[in-house]
Amino acid sequence: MVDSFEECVVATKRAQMMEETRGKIIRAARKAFAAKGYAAASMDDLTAEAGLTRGALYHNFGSKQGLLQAVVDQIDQEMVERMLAAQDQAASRWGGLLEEGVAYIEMALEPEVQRIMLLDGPAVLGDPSQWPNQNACLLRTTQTLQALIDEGTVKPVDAEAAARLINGAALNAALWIAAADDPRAVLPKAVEAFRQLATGLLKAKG
Amino acid sequence: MVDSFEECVVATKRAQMMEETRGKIIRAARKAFAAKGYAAASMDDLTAEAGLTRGALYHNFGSKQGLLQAVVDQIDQEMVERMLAAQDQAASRWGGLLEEGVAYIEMALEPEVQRIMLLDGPAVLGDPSQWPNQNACLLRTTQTLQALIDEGTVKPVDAEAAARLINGAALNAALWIAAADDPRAVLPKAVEAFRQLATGLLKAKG
DNA sequence: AAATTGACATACGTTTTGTATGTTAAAGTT
DNA sequence: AACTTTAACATACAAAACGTATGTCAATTT
Repeated sequence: MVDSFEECVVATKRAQMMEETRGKIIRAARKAFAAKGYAAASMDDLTAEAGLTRGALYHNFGSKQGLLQAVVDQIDQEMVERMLAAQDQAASRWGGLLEEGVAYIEMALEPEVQRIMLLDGPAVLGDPSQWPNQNACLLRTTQTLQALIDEGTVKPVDAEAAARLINGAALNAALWIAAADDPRAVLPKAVEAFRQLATGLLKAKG
Repeated sequence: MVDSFEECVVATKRAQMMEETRGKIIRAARKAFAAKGYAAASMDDLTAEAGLTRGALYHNFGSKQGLLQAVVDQIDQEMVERMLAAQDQAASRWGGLLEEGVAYIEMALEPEVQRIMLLDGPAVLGDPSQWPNQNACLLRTTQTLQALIDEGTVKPVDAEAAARLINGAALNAALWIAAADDPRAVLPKAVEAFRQLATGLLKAKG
């Protein structure tokens, strides 16, 4: 039981230490997973680079898969934040939806997102739309779309279905860009096609 | 050198035997990969179920990854054939494009396609759009789209970009359906949203 | 101050991949 | 037709990596 301020301060010391080691391992894992891929990344090398051993890893994350889950959660959170920022920056609600998709496409230029989120993550952890944060992101898109349907801007389709299709189009565009010889060159083409495709959901021609 | 009919017949015997064993291994691999996933599938168990040993595997495919490539190629070819059949069945060129996408979505209801083609394949072999058959499929879609652009049916966007977005939308719809509690229930919703979304590429409202 | 908890390291066993070597049947050669 | 050679596949071996079981020491509790 904690019954004084000093004891409380001391009591948090171990938790802070643990968070520190968790952070170090996750940081090393992000680098290793992005560089070598999940399967080829050795837990021994991973923890060694963080100045630790596999003992710390299994104590904190339970398994290799548990570590990947933690890494995915962290990156996913960063992605959601960036997408929300992009959405808020747009003038209209419809524009927000588009900017969100464009932001998603742009993020896939980063190897970490590419390898961990788009390739290894789904294979090891299963369908991305089942991940907690991805669900939150998709839910927001779905709600935005539903609002657009209610206000009459968008055709009366199933909001979730449309959200997933939009997401998928953006995702594939992202994969294409990341695998392209000159990613910067194909990015504008993908963004333009994305904007055009999305208008299919609009009620009236823009 | 082969200089008689009989020698020729005999000469093909070994090749036939080899094709037979290749087929047996690939068949077992399709089952195992679909059921357990690529990483968890043991090559020992795999070949044992085919009545062989790992020796045959490494002789014929070189590596575990080589076997997956062979499996992916086979399934990919089957998928392309089904997509072409769907396309040919449509009345208009635009309708063919849509039916192609719908066929793609429907195929993802099968666990083999889901697990091997959509989850493990990309993680192990890299971006699917780089696979030989996927390229052929995507190329056809791109060409169809280009023709639609030339005839004035579709907006003048980058044909390849549009093809990849369409493909991606269909792919994500497929993943959604496969992971859904009741796949048969969400299938029509996904198909309808896909048709609506695709109209964004059309010049005039349908 | 003794005891206990827990964060992390060390050591071990199991599994799996890939390779190196062996074996046998088929094909070519003389 | 017998010998040699090739090659498809099996067997045996080595290395790597994951997960677990155990050990250790600092930090907290009593």
